[in-house]
Amino acid sequence: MKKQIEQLIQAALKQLVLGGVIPQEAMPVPKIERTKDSRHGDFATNIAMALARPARTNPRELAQRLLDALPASDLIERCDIAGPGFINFTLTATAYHSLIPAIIEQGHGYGRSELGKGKRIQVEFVSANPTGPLHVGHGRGAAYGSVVADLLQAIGFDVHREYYVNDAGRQMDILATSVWLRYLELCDEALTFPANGYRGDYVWDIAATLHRDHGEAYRHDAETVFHNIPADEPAGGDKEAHIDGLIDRAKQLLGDNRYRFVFELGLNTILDDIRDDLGLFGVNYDEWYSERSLTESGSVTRAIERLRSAGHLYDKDGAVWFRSTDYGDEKDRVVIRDNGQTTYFASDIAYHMDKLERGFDRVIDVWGADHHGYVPRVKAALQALGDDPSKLDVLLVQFAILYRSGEKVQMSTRSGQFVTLRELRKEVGADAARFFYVMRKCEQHMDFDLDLAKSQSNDNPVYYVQYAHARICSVFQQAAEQSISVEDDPTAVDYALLSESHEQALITSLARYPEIVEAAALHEEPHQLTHYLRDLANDFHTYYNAHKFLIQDTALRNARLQLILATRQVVRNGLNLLGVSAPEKM
RNA sequence: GCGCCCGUAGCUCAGCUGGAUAGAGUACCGCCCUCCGAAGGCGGGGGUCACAGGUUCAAAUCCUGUCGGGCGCGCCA
Repeated sequence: MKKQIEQLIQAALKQLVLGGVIPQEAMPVPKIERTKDSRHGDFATNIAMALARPARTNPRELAQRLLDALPASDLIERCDIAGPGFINFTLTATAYHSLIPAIIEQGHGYGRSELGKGKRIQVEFVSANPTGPLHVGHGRGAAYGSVVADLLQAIGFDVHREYYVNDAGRQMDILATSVWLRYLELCDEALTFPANGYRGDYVWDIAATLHRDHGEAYRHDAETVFHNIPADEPAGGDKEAHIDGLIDRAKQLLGDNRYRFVFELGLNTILDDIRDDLGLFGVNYDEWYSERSLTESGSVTRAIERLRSAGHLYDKDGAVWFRSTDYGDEKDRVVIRDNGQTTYFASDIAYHMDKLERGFDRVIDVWGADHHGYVPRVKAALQALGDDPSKLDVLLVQFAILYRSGEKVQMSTRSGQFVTLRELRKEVGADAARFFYVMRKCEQHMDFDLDLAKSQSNDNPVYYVQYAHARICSVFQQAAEQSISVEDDPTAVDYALLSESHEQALITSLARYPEIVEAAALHEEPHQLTHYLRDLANDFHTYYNAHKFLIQDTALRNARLQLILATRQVVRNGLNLLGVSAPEKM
């Protein structure tokens, strides 16, 4: 609808350019928007004001010339010039009425488009270290990333959803060692668990699996394990040196194969849990991409060699550095440590190089905002490799600050004191949690009130929207029970009967839906959709209270029933894009 | 100290990316089921858009500075 108006204005502008009224080079893309106030018609454009200066005329005069050049259309009831030079368009009633059968016929497809023209976009999100279960902090990235992906797909992009699995590196070694130490405790070895180890219950669970399946095959006595290990922090030592010593000891005592086994057991158990958890949260991936595979395939080495041959690397203090400051980073970064191991950053360079080599037109990374300092160096690396860094967009999601009983909840994976995503999902349900998470734009800090979310109260707007859907279903249920006939051909209905202001407001909202989906997708702002659905539900509930649908007048009844049928379709489509269910009963 | 994000009603947030009289939810107050689901509707009060300059026909929105809050500045991942 908006598109059609845009085309009309474009045609009029062309006329004026040909007539020499507007200089060719001043031609902007006409911007048209919905009016806030219905007294200003349905759509308005500021084009005359924007062009008044280059056209050396005043805005209202230019607006008039534009209207004179506007092609005739049966969409438009009338056009007015208002205020400093706005042009307001009022659409005809039939333009709106024809929308109702169109929505019903398009069904699931209403709101979808081919705007993306099949371009390939990769969306990588969550990618939490597999060192423990997902917590509520990850939930926001999960909900946000998956809805952004779904939105982009809805407007015609070919979307690839990916989870980057950090299955290499020191954190994973700490996990493996933590599991082993807990296992030794299950074997009745007396030991002091390291301050820097992972202390969550899930570590005990994995250790218990090892103990159950393999008895004491992995047992070594505690004295041997801790012999000559640097002191831990509580004992006045360094907790990092302590845990590193224990990792080395584990590898040495267990040997490569058995150490590997414990490591894999921990990794796979947790990864299965994460995959399961996300699936139940309505988040699914096309690919789980292993960091380790980058090393094993030689990609990391290849990326480093490419940087080296392009002259972006240098040696200092026994390490190899990437001169990222050449591309705006605040300091240079190590890619190979003095112990010969590549850094996490080196893997990430290889990973992003690999993403672009896979042929994506655009790559989106959804990161926690605490990683924002990392963005310049990744972009720098892409630039140094000769890739186009503008193909990469990093969307930073601010943390959700949790509140319980009015107080902030402190979270730490190490201490094991956190609220898991699973726990949240079980208590409030995936629907409410997802809707709640995407209600705010990603750069906004979010207060997540656990008591409120868990309370199943009406404060949560998801119920309000779902209720609108259930209510409409209920109307048709009533019609069936009372044997009231419902016209099943949406084109055989006289929509001109829908003359109430509530009806017009509702139809206008339905017409906005495709514009909302497009804007939400292009700006990566799912919250636009949640706000829209709230407004739409409000329009419906207001209508419901003001007028009755199951009435004697057959013609009016059928028109109203088709209208709420179209409304149900749009509510359903919108909730579907958010990954939220549209229940018929609640 | 430097960098990124944020500052709008008591609270939680929108504000269509520069437009017309700044809006919702919640909380508070008052109404509305003999009626398709009251998980609903209607009405009311509540604002120095943190502050100060600047840009222009037009600024909550863009620029600069100040103040306040969050986060980040490892040869961790």
